[in-house]
Amino acid sequence: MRVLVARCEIAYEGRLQTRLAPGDRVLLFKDDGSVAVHNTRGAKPVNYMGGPTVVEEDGEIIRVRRSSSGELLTILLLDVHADTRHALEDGAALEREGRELQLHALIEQAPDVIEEGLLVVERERPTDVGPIDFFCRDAAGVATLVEVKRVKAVAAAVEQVVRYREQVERDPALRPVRALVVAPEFAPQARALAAARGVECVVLDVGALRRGVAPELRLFDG
Amino acid sequence: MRVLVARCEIAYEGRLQTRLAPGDRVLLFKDDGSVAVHNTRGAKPVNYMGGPTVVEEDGEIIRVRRSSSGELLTILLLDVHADTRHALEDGAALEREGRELQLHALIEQAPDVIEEGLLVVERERPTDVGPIDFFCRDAAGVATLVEVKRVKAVAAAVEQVVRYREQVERDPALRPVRALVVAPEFAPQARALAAARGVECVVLDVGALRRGVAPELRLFDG
DNA sequence: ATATACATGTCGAGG
DNA sequence: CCTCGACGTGTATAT
Repeated sequence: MRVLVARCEIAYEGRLQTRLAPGDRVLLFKDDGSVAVHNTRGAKPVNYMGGPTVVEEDGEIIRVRRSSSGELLTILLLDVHADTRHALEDGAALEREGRELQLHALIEQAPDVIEEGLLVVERERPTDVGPIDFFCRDAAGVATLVEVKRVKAVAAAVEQVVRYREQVERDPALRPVRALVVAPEFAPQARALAAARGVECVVLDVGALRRGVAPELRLFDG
Repeated sequence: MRVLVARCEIAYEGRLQTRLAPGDRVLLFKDDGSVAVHNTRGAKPVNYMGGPTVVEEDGEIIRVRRSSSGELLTILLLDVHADTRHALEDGAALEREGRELQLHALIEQAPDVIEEGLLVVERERPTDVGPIDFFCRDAAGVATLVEVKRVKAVAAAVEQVVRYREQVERDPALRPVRALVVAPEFAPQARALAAARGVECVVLDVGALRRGVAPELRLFDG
């Protein structure tokens, strides 16, 4: 990895075009061809390009090309403060826990937190328009589709479950079909659309869910 | 800005939890409190935290806390390869061209690229279910809703414009109402849904659009 | 401050 | 390879 600290000016042409007027930045050139340009603020690079790339240095100009997409990052070096290379070894991958998949597992263990008497029949049930998170039967035996959002549900989530319902309703044997969106929070537009479409919104407190399941199933403590 | 090159082990706790086993990384500590951790691959940081933060160094352990959200990034330094600080000055902001907003501006200048005789009546017209990109009249005077996507249109875009149409159709004076999605590309599901809903798909070549407008409106040449 | 939609989104799974 | 939905999404904009 090359770590270049320099005053520079940058242009990007690709999916859009950007320009960055002269300023001091830290530029990382990775062995896989990726490039990241960090300015003095923010956690994310201000300019970047994913590998593989061809890096071409021509005096004070560095051109980074990604031939597959025709993107070009042009860096004009005005003043180099530091320029070092490091042989880095890192075989580790980032491990994530607490994602939607795990939330699904928790719900499957305790569907009652959504609604009393709810029974999970199938998980990730495939339809022509994509998979349904949960295909259930409610206490009265009515087919009930459940779409789960880990964060705030927006209108798109409601539309998603409506599409699923339309698909499922094509089978007369399954009708009527209820549709639920389960999320910790709902955007007002999501609520409005849900009301118009006959979709039910269920606010799910994840903390309550965690406490509701058996301790040995808890992946994290609260 | 502090640039630390080190073998380290990292844990993040916040909206979820992540762990990163030991490996060599480049860590950037910015003056605004932001932290970015780059591993050997990819353009984006593998771990990060936006400012403001409190950074606390305790021997070989660095803790980065964001009190507002209760997030914590813990870095265990195993071997420091380099540790430098740089006084950087950068007053520049990234200038972007080619965002959806600018695409709208271009369309407003030359609505004919969508359809001959189309007239833009209103832009960003608000409805209960969100704003319509363009409210138009076609050559025959029929109310025409236009939803623009800068990249490939998916089913959600079609559903969006269908919602708008439902809203607009509540006013009998405006009926009938056409609905268009304009994008450089359409996902098959988007086309299928559009056909089912009576929504028209218009493929828009951005290059043709640029050439269609007056040269002085072009910010970059092609 | 809240809500909404855009993003060079990026990323990974599944057909 | 393409299509799709999640993401520690982040970020800007309008209300």
